[in-house]
Amino acid sequence: MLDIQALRNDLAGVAERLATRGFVLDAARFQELEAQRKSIQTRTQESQAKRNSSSKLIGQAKAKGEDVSAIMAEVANLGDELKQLETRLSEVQHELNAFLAVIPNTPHGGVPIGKSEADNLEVRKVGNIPKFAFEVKDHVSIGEGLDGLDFDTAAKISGARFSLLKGPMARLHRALAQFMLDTHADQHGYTEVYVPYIVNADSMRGTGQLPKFEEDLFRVPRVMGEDGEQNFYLIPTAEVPVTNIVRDEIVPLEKLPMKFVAHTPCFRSEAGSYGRDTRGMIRQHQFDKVELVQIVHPEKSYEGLEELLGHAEVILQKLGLPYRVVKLCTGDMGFSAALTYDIEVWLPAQNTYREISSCSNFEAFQARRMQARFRNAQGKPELLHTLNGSGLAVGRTLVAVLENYQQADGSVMIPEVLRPYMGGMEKLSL
RNA sequence: GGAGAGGUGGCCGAGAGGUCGAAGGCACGCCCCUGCUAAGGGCGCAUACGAGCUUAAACUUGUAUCGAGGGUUCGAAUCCCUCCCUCUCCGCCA
Repeated sequence: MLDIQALRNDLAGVAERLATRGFVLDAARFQELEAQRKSIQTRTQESQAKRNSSSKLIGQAKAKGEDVSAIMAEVANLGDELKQLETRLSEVQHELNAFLAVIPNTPHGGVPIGKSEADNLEVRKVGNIPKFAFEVKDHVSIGEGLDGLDFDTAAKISGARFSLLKGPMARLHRALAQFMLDTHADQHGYTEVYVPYIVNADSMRGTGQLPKFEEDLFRVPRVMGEDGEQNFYLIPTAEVPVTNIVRDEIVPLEKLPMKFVAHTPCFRSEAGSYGRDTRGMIRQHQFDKVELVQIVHPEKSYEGLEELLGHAEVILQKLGLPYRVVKLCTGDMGFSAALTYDIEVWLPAQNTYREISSCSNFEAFQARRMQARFRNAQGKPELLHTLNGSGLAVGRTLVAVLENYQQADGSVMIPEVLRPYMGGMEKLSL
């Protein structure tokens, strides 16, 4: 959520910044709602003040045993008018909140202006693209050839966009997650957390998935009391449960920064991408991801983002996978982000780089929604900044390992750092 | 699934229709005292949104907020209804 003060003070400026990411702010609507809110709120408060002071008089008079009927009569009519005003006020406030809840974050000044992926800025390329003396296969052919990937059975069990891993392939998938988790926890100073995979709507609102992107989520309906229906949701990323650790909290200054790493499955309905990446495990309804989250002091958030990005890169470097880092342009950034770096890994079969991590600074956007604060040096609560990034998407990392380490005979070499997790195995073969 | 007990400020915890934004304690901040430390004393200390004043802050003032939403009442933390959450015991269960 944006700071409503920013909208009040500099509506045109905010609108301009939002326009760079393709969001048209209905400024007139905002002004109208604000004007309504202001006038109704003033009148309501005047009316409430009158009621309160009269009621106080009644209390005092009664305590002295005086006659009270005169004042009672005076206050009698206040009720209806006040109730109406209060109702109107809460309506307007709800409209205003709904209006604010769907406005994306304003991009940081360093974000390149652009419309799409094509306008992203390449920051650096790392590693050497492997050369193959034979015709490269994609991960599906490699995996099926090794009897490790089985999409047909997954489709029978569940449907499209699910995968089934078997034998050493399943173990390699687990090895990757373990390796990532260990690296971040032991070498990068993150606290490992195990979190719920099903969360409530408040948490989804906190990180910005709701109210705008419900169609991307898997909803778990629950029937509550009489009129009560309250949904749970499967997490689309560990960002949601992990960042919400600090929702409605006031963190002591000395506890900052907080760094968490979690390995979770992620569930996405992938509504709106029906035709894309239908083959293989690039785009699934269920995939595993190791996620890094930092909860930081506002002045440290960009420093933190560079650090976090570096931590994610280490994984690729240790795995010996070539990648590049791109800074997303305004038009390609997610709803809540102020600045995002994507890490893209080289996939030989696609002859291109594909996203394997996304590292963002949300500044106070999520913190404001979550009321996640810390106590500053003056002792006053202040909004935190939140950051997160994949470190990394496990399924896509497996794809990258299979494709980059494939051999002419259909086998796949196992990167050194993973071998301890594979019982010393050096290669996947039939 | 059955039975019970609770949800109050950063934390603990009183309050049971009026003068309660809420006693007391802890934590925190400033000050005093003290050779150091410990102990002691004084003062301050919720958040949000308005209005006034202001370049701004500070300040003054109004309103709201005692799990959430509704209701009763001139007036609700306190009474009624619905819901959510937490805890304890029994059952079941990995």
